[in-house]
Amino acid sequence: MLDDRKLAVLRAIVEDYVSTNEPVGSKALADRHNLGVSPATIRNDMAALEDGGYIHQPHTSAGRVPTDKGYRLFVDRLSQVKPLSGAERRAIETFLAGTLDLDEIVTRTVRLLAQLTRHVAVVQYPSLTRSTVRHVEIVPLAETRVMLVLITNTGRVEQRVVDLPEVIADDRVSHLRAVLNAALDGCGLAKVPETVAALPERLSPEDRPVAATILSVILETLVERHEEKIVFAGAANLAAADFTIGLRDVLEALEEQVVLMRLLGETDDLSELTVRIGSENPYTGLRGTSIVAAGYGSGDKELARLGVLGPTRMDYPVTMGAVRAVARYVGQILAGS
Amino acid sequence: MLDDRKLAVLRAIVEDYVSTNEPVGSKALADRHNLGVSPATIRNDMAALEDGGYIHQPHTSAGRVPTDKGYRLFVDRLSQVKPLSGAERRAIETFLAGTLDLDEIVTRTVRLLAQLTRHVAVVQYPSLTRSTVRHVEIVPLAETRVMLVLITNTGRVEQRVVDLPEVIADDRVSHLRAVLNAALDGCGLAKVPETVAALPERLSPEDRPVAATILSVILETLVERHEEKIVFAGAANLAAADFTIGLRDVLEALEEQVVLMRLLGETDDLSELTVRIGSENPYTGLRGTSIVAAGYGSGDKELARLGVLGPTRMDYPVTMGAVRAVARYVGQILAGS
DNA sequence: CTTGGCACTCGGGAACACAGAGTGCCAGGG
DNA sequence: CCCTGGCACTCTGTGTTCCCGAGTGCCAAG
Repeated sequence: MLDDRKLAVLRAIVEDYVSTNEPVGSKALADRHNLGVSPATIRNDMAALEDGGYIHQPHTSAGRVPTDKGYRLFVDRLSQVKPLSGAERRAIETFLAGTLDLDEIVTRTVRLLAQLTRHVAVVQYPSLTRSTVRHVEIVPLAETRVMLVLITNTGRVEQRVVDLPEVIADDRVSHLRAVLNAALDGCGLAKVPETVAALPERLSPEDRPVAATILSVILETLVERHEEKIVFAGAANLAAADFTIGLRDVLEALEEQVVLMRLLGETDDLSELTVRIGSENPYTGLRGTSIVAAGYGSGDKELARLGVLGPTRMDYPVTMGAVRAVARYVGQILAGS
Repeated sequence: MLDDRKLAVLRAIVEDYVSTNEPVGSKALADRHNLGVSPATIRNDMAALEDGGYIHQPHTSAGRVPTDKGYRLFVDRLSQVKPLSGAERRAIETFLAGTLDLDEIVTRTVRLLAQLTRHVAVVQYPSLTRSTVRHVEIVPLAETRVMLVLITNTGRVEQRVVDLPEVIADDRVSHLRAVLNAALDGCGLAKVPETVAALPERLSPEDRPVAATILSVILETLVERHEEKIVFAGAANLAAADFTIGLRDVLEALEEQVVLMRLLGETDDLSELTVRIGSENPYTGLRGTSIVAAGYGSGDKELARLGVLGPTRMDYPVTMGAVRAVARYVGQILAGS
């Protein structure tokens, strides 16, 4: 049903529409692309593409605009991820160069990605799943209150204030700290739950209530809260795109952590590029936007995801190239630190 | 030159314009406010106000709109900060209730403020100036690299990765940690520089190069970097206001830490409400927006600032009330933890 | 000093016409 | 069988004109 030429026409429509932001007609296509056929022929092909639901005309006598389905076909079969230019690669390297802590890496990454793609960038903090515990610190703040600081080998620092069920003396805090560090130092996060479960036995009975409180917070912090944090940047790019409609919805979605999480989404094929186009994505306020996301990680396994959000009529090959490249570089940085 | 009635007219114009968002004419004023005079009289007053530069008419035959100068007069002399309703107070309390670490307090505060005012909220992290050092932790990451974690009594945790000039053994790290904690524990941040300066004498010569590196990072982190962090929320509220023009500029400004800093601004009279109206504010992209800011702190001294940014035609009394209330509550929370 | 009256101005919406882009269809040609 | 040129048709967007109404400034009278 869709022969090669029809596909070429679709590709041309997408490319022209992305660059001009105006419905594209048969004559313009014949002029700008070397399709080797006349406008009339192109019109026939366009009619077929419209029957298939790949393109759509806003009004009877206007050019055609790709539909979400059309973009999907384009992304899946008609385009190739475009590698970054040398200048862009160098920009990434210098931008992320230097010794950085995790916060800084994430902050810089999200800005870099926004700047590179001219869309809104979204970066999820690396999951702790593959990390190991580097250090546990307990700092007394008041009689029944301590601050718990957890440091992982990826440089992430988690802090929590903990209210204790009873007064605890400083030397008992020290003891607890020593026991915790002995047990958890170097422990993979995946193994934390079982390690923690075995701990109370090694403590004196009087320490157990306090220890139980602290341990439950450790578990909660490391295992449950570990994927919540997400940042974004480049909201100004939304205003630049002629996004008059729905801009409010988009901004609202961006401020909802939960929505952001679902946007980046979980994929089966890890570390591969995911593209969600318009209505494909799970949040109603975000029709009209597409998400290009990728997993990144320091080793073979994906730690977290990052991506960008922009209008459906974005330049997919370029955007995908930028997202993939940034994901890889960040992975390298994380692996190296 | 401006008698009481003229001021009343100006007040009425501001109030009407803020609520309707349309230029307000003499007849509407006479109808909606009990000024006790006829439209013709009001017209005369309006002419005087326009001569004074307090109001302005978009075109010859439209109503009047307050100028920045008019808003300024309104804020300074014609309005009173409006206290929050009971429901709003309760909302603040429940929103900020519970034991929270600093990150959480700031995050919740900025969201609360955005929700309460329906503007963009901006919160600066508490300055460390008045804090004391609670704990210093040094964690080896690699042969010539350690992570430095600084914990203050306000619950703030600062982390930095430090590259060392030479390899350092674990026991020397432990020793350094002990010395640092002995010297700095409980030390007010203001005194950190002199304390740090005296330290090298108490170390063996071989430790000094490494110690010097670490100490310089401590200084930099605590003293220089301590006020950089700022967060904002509620950008979606910008889209709601009919901000078609300049929205991009505003969003860009919001993502510039430096601009945000200057927006909140330093005031002479601490902890008092600051209002910057339209062209009064230091950033060109933000004409058309006003900033209402206040200092907040846990004691008598201001730790940092927070505020909101919205269109010049915002409801100043209500907004000022909300900002002041939130600033006070956050101060209480910080004092209590 | 205030008030009612009055002529004047100007922006914005409705009605209208028109040019241009783009289409679908059809008959002829390779 | 597919491609092509021609042609009539259908729209949208734009520019023009026109008119209404809100609002003003000024003036003379109370």
